[in-house]
Amino acid sequence: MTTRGSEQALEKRRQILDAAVQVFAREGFYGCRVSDIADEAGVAYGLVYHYFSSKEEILDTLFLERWNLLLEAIAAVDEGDLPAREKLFEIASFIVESYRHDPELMKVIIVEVTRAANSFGRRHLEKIREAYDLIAGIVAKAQASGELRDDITPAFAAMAFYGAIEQVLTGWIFDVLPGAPRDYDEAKSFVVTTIWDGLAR
Amino acid sequence: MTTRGSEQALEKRRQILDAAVQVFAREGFYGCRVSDIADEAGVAYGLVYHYFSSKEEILDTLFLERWNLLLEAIAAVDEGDLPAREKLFEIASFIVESYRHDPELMKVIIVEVTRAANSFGRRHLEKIREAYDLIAGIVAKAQASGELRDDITPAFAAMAFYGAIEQVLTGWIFDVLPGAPRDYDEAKSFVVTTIWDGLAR
Amino acid sequence: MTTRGSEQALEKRRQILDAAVQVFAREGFYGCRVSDIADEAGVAYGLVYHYFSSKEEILDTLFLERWNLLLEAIAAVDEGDLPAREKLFEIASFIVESYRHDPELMKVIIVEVTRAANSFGRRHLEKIREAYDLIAGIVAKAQASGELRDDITPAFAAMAFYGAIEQVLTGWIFDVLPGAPRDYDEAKSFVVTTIWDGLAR
Amino acid sequence: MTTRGSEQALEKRRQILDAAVQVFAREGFYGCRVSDIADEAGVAYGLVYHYFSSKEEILDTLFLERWNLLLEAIAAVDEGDLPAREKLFEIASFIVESYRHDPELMKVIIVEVTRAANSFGRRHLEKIREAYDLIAGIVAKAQASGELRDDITPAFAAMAFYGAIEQVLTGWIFDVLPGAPRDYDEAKSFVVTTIWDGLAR
DNA sequence: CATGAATGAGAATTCATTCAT
DNA sequence: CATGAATGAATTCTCATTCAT
Repeated sequence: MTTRGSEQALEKRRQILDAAVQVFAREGFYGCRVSDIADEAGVAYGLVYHYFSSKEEILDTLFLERWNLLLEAIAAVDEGDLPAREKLFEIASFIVESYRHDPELMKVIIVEVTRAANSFGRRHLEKIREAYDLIAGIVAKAQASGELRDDITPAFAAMAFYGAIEQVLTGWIFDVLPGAPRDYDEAKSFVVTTIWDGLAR
Repeated sequence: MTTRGSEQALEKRRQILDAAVQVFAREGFYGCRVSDIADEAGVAYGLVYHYFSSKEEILDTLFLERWNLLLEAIAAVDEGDLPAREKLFEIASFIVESYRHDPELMKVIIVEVTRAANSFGRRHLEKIREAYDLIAGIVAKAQASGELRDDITPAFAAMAFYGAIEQVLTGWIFDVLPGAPRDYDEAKSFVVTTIWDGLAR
Repeated sequence: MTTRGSEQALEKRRQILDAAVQVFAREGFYGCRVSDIADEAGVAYGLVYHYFSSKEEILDTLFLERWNLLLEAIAAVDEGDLPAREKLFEIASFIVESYRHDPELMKVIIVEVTRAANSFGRRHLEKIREAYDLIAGIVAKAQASGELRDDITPAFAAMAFYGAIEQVLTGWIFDVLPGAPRDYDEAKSFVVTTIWDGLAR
Repeated sequence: MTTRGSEQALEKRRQILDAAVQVFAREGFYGCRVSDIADEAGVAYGLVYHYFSSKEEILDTLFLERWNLLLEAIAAVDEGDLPAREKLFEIASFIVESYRHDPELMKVIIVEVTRAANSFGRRHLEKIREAYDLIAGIVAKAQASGELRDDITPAFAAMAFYGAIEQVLTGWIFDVLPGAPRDYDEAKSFVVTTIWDGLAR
């Protein structure tokens, strides 16, 4: 019974989180009301406060859930034995697949957190930086092993790499880049090719 | 006398715009009040509404002023006779110098407009896209002339290029990348080198 | 329990409407603040907006509630079998009794709606006109049956009749006519006598 | 020179008053801004405050200018030797002609002053009442001379008479009564006939 | 006289959050 | 757990009025 109740409770919590993704994606964090989230979730809005202490905590939760997966994925890749180029491909792939799997969520994370220097971005800066650092670490090791040129600092290289991917996602979000499924796969190679091999003939 | 009055009036308008940059950069568009802008500018509250019809119009004005300069700069570069690699360098240079010259303004533009898919980004989408398109045009011509490989679409290449720069700026904004003056110059080459030549040895 | 809660909720709504009558009557629609209504009703400021979307909607509600009663009353009289003179008396009676029963409300309706050509009057024109038309219909039928002279158009006659009553109410509102209870009853006959029989000996 | 300047000054003052009539008629006293009046008059809005100490004073001026004419007209009629019926006709005629001559002004006077119990109506109550009293005086004398029945108090009769006319004007203002020129003339007789002779056959 | 920039008090409205049921 | 009525602080925007030029 307790388990059952608890399961149901978790379902509602999940419903609210999922609804929040839709609403944040559609109206933005500042452009929506808590009651919009409750409406979207089909629950009374007092219930939102039963599960979360504030509107902000909902976004924090969404961000952390997803970003921790990203960090785990990058860490796993990092610890593997692949050549550096393929490591970067795996990371690009994970991010693109995250978008393919739940574009609204990635939109929220990029728009409301990752680039929001004055609010959530500032709050989660350490978490965000962890991702940059892991990527920079991969670059540094590849430079040490001679796979990559070493006249570009790992930190810059990591920013260029991550920025290129995030911008492609932004292109999809804003609908200025075609976002058909095969473009998702193409995008992975494109980004890695561009950064790794360069555009020059 | 009329001229004098008019000049003074424009000065106040400029004061308000400049103050808004500081306040938006410090507190974010949604995190600040119109009275903060008036206080920062040292003018009465109502004067803000004498010159601008809303808080939003202030940000719109700031964005358009700067973004039009960017578009003009890119267009000028595009029309010049430089090799494509140097054209991209000039563009990267313009953006980095914009940041060096007025980091708060660029922070506001990137954080509040360029990536704000739900509010100002949506509103200024066409303007933003113009920049992407101009860059994509440069890439396309370089592909046609054989300077660049042509297995990556110009649109993707443009996004990767622009995204890499914007992310470097984001790194400076968040203080996760060192932002000493010499890094600004380094950054220009780093980005172009990375995208053009690639990271591979 | 649900019923109880719902009943109580409606009570509060009614409290707010009743308070609004007092406040509008005392200070005028434009002369009062929403907080005056909340204070008068003894509820929190925000609750007013829980039940009504704006200050205007409160007045709209008050007007429509009462005016619909008037329309029903006139229609009922119209459908009855009384002689036309008595029909007009019943209508005059209903309006005067409405004033006797709730002078503040009638004051608000006349001052803020019925004669407010630029705001609520314009908005509720169709509703207001329905009353005029019903009265004109009664006049037209009396003319057809020979009870009334037919050299005055029903529309004019209806306006004269309604205007005479409204002006008497205005006299009470402004305190330029005595408003003791027996005057209320006198007024009914006076108006009908004046319009029906004329002042001439 | 002084005279010339003074004449020009009066012209501007008149321009502002005339503009105010248009604007008050169109948007209502509370619905317009002082700058709307200045725009309509084609003057800078500081000038409005050169000639009038406040927005309210403009309406007061408009009302008093016109209402004093009405009082003079009624007084003149009252002092004349016409039979009472014709005196009332002259008064109705004056009011209707006032509307014919400047419907916007009469609209403003009725809507914003005569029925505005909480603002201008209250302020000008004595002036307004003077008109009622003059009319009541005419009725009283006609009752004393046997021209009119005396079972209706002069005050009530005056209200019915004035109310009937004002309501006809309201019908024109709201466009619920036909307002073609010949209707204006008809209206004068209709009102007097209705009140004097009654509607009954 | 004329202008319109400058002022700032005032009011409507919003909405996150609480809490009684 | 669930509901949604109730609260009230926070903020935007308006606009009458002043005043330097």
